[in-house]
Formats: sequence, C-alpha cells, structure tokens
Amino acid sequence: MEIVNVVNSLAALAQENRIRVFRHLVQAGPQGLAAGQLAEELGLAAATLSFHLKELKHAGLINCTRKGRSLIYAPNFEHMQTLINFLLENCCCGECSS
Amino acid sequence: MEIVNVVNSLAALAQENRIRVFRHLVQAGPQGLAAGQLAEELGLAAATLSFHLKELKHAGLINCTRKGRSLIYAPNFEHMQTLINFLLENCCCGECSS
DNA sequence: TCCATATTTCCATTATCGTCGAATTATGAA
DNA sequence: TTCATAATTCGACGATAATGGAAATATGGA
Repeated sequence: MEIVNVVNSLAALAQENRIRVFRHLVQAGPQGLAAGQLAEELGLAAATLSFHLKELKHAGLINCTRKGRSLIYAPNFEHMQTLINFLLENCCCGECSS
Repeated sequence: MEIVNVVNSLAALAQENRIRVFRHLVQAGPQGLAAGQLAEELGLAAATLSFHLKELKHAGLINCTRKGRSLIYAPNFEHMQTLINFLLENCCCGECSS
C-alpha cells in the first residue's frame, strides 16, 4: 500500500459520521446494508450519507454492489487488514509488538 | 480509548506532513529529535512544523520534553499500541485476525 | 411508457485545515 | 542585563471538508 493510500484511508476513517458508518457496516457483516437503511439507522440525510459513502469507497474501505434498486455497502476487510498491517509494520519498534 | 480520541488520532495521522513527521520520529526512536532538526530534515517551515507537532501532541501520538533550549519530540508508543488495538478489536470479525 | 422508489450529483453555505512570514515567548550564555 | 538561539503563537490567505435541499440519474413494476 502506498503512503497516499494510507493517508486517504486514515482520513476516511477520521470523521465521526464516517467511522459510525464504517463500524455499523462492520457490525452488519459481509452481507452489507443498503444505503437507505444506513441513512435511517444512523439518522443521516441521504445526501450527507452518500457523500461519506463515496469517501469510504474511494479510500477502498468499503465495497458496493447493486441489488435491485438498492445499493448494498459492505466493509472491505482485506483493505482494513492491509492498513492495520502497515501501521503495525511501521510503528511498532519492538516495544509494541502485537 | 474514547471514540473521539480515536477520531483525533486518525485525523492527526491522516495528513502527509504529519505522517512524515511521525514516522521520522518513529525511526529516530525513543530518544527523540529536536523540533529544529525535524524542520531541517523534513524541509518544513518552523511555523508549519510547530502547527503539526501541536496536532500530533494534542492527539497523544507524541511526547515533548525540554532539553536546554531545544524541545525534544518522541513517539508515544503506548498510545499507538492502544490505537492499533482499538482498530483490531473493532474491525476484525474473524477474517482478519492478525 | 409512465410512475414510484433508491441513490447520487449539484449547489451554496459555513467551518476547519494547511501554510508561512512576522512578532512573541522562553531559555541559556556572556 | 543584554544578546543570540529555539520554538511557538499570531494573522491572513487560499484550499478543502461537511452539510442538506433540490434536481438529476437509475432501476423496477404496472
């Protein structure tokens, strides 16, 4: 993973509504959730949620598939794993081996 | 760690110059580096670096001690470990055990 | 085709971020 | 005390982010 991707991924997660969205999707699991359901459950305006979903998707943290009229969003666990590995790899210096 | 601290820490790292500063400090190790030395080695204006150091310090990612006229900055490895543990704890769902 | 639903894009507004020169504060040495 | 060095704070600027109403796009059903 390039450093610019790391910065983008961290920036995507470094916003309260987006981290709520992401964790909600993590809790929902691999089968994902529709955008509308997310908007209702998190109390976000559709346009606002769409903006944040785009950010998370652009960073590679979530995937999107269509199911009928709905767009289903789910976490990209592999990307998250890569991001965490990068942080562990560069920040741990022995003292903080996991 | 509170979620607001997580957001603050991620936001602090989600900026190219700040991640450069942080990783430079990580590489320098626990003995740390003076602000002026950091500024020179990273090619940053003193005021700019000071701004970023304040952000990192406020997030708890680095510590600061005075040594004569110089202020020495060093990574806070414990904080980093806590942050990584939070991410692992909340995002891993079995698929991505480290 | 026409309509309803789901979501995104567009737009404007407000707030915050990143930058750096200049001024200020803090420390140490003569 | 006076000066030099180290770093921060101040001030201003341009750039980007966050928000949500309104309009546009996409899909499916009648």
